[in-house]
Amino acid sequence: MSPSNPSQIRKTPRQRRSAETVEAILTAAAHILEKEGFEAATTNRVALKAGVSIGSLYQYFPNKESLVRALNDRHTREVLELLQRRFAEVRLAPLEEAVRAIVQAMVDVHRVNPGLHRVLVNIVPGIGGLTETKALEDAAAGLLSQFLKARKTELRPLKPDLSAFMLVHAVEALTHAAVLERPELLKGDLFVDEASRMILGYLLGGPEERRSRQNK
Amino acid sequence: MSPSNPSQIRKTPRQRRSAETVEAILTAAAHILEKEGFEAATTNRVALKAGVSIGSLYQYFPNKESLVRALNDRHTREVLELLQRRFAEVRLAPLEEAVRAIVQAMVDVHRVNPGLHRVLVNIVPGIGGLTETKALEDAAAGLLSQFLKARKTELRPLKPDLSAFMLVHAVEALTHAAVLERPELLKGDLFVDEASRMILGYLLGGPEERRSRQNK
DNA sequence: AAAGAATGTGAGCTTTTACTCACATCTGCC
DNA sequence: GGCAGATGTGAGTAAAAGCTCACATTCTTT
Repeated sequence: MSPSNPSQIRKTPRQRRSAETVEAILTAAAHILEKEGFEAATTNRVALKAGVSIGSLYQYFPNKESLVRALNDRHTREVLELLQRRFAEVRLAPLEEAVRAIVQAMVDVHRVNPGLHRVLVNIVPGIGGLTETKALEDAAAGLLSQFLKARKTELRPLKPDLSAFMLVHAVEALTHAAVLERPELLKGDLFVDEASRMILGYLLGGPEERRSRQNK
Repeated sequence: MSPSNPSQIRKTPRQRRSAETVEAILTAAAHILEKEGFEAATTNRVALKAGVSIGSLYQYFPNKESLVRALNDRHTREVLELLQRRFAEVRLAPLEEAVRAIVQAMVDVHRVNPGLHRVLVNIVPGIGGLTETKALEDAAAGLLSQFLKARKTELRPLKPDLSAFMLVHAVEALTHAAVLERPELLKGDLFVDEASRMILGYLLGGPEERRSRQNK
C-alpha cells in the first residue's frame, strides 16, 4: 500500500478466491524457478502455469521482482522458524547430539525445495537489493552465536560471532552441495556424520585444548 | 570452427588489433558482470563499454552465452593452475603448513575478482549447460583427494573422495563469504587460521583417533 | 434482487534485447 | 600503390518480455 513498499503485495486478498489465486501464482513461480531457473520464469509463463491471467498476476504483484521477493520472504521465514525451533529443542542436549540435530535441520530444510532454494540464494541478491537472504544468514548466525555462548565451558576459547559466521556458511554450502550434487549422500547418516565431525572438530579444538577442560 | 563448439570463439584473431578487441570485450563484460550482475550485461552495453561496435562483438562471440563461457573458462583455468602449483609446492611440507598454504591460495584466487567469481559460479550453471565450474570443483576435489591419500598416515581414517568433496565446498563457501561479506577478516591471518583449524579438526579427528597414531 | 466492491481476463502496447548485414576501414604483402 | 583478406561499424530487425487497461465475471451485503 505505502509507496515505499516495493516488495510487498499490491492488493491484499479479501476473499478466499483471491487468496487461492495468489497461492497458485506463488506455487507456479516456485515450480518454474526450481525447474528452469530465473530466466524461464517470465510473468506470462507463471500466469499460464498458475492457470490465471497475466492481469491477475499484476493485480497482486506490481512487478516480477516482487514475486521473487515474496517467494523468498516466505521461504526465509520457514527456514528461520524451523531453525529457531530446533535450537530451542536441543538447548539441554549433549553437545554432539545438539550439533547433529542442527545439521539435520539444515538438511531437512533444504531437501524440501532444493532447486528453489538455490535459485533464491543465487539470483535474488543480484536482482533486488535483497536484504532478506542476508538477514536470514545473520539471524542464523545469531542463533548459533547464542548457542556457542551458552556452551562456552564445553568448547575451546573462541569468538562466538566469528565462529558462527564460519559455521553458518560452511554448513549451508555443504548442505547445498550435498542436496544438489550428491543427493544419495543424504539417504543415510553419512553426510550428517561428516558435517557434524567437521563442526565438532572446529569447536572442540586439538587435544591440548580439550585436555584443559574437564567435560567430555 | 567446428559446428559442435558453441562455447568457443567464432573467429580466431589473426592480427594484434583483433586480439585487443577480444580482450576489450572480455574485460568490459567482466566489469559489468562484476559490478551490475548478469541482467545488466547486455551485449550492446558490453560492446559500448569495450569501445567496440556490437558487430565486432558478434564477430568473435556467436552469442551472449559464449561470452560468459569464455570468461568462465579463462577464470577456471587460472584458478586450477594456481591450485595445482600450490599443491605441488606443499607436497613435502608439514600438514598444518600445507593446509594453510592451500587455504591461502583459495583466498588469493578469490580476492582478485570476487564479484565476478561469484557471478560466474552462480549464474553460469543456470544459463548454459555449464560443465566448466563443475569441472573445476571436481578437479579441485581430485587434487585434494590425492593430497589426502598421500597423507593418510597422518590423518584419521577417512574416505578421500568424500572428504575432498566436503572440504572443497566448505572452503570455497567460506572464502566467498569472507571476501564478499567480511573483507576485513582477510587483512590479517584470522580467517586463514580459522579455516585451517576447521579443516585440521576434521582431518585429524578427536583425541582418541589422534592417540592411535604416532605422528604429531 | 440489485448494486457496488472485489476479482479475473487477455489482447495488445512499449520497451528492451539479442543478433544481422551491407558496407566501410585497416593491414600486410606483392 | 594497390589488392585481398581481416577487421570494424551501427542502423535496423525480429522476438520476447514486462506490464496496462478497458471490460467481464463473481461475491458480499443489504
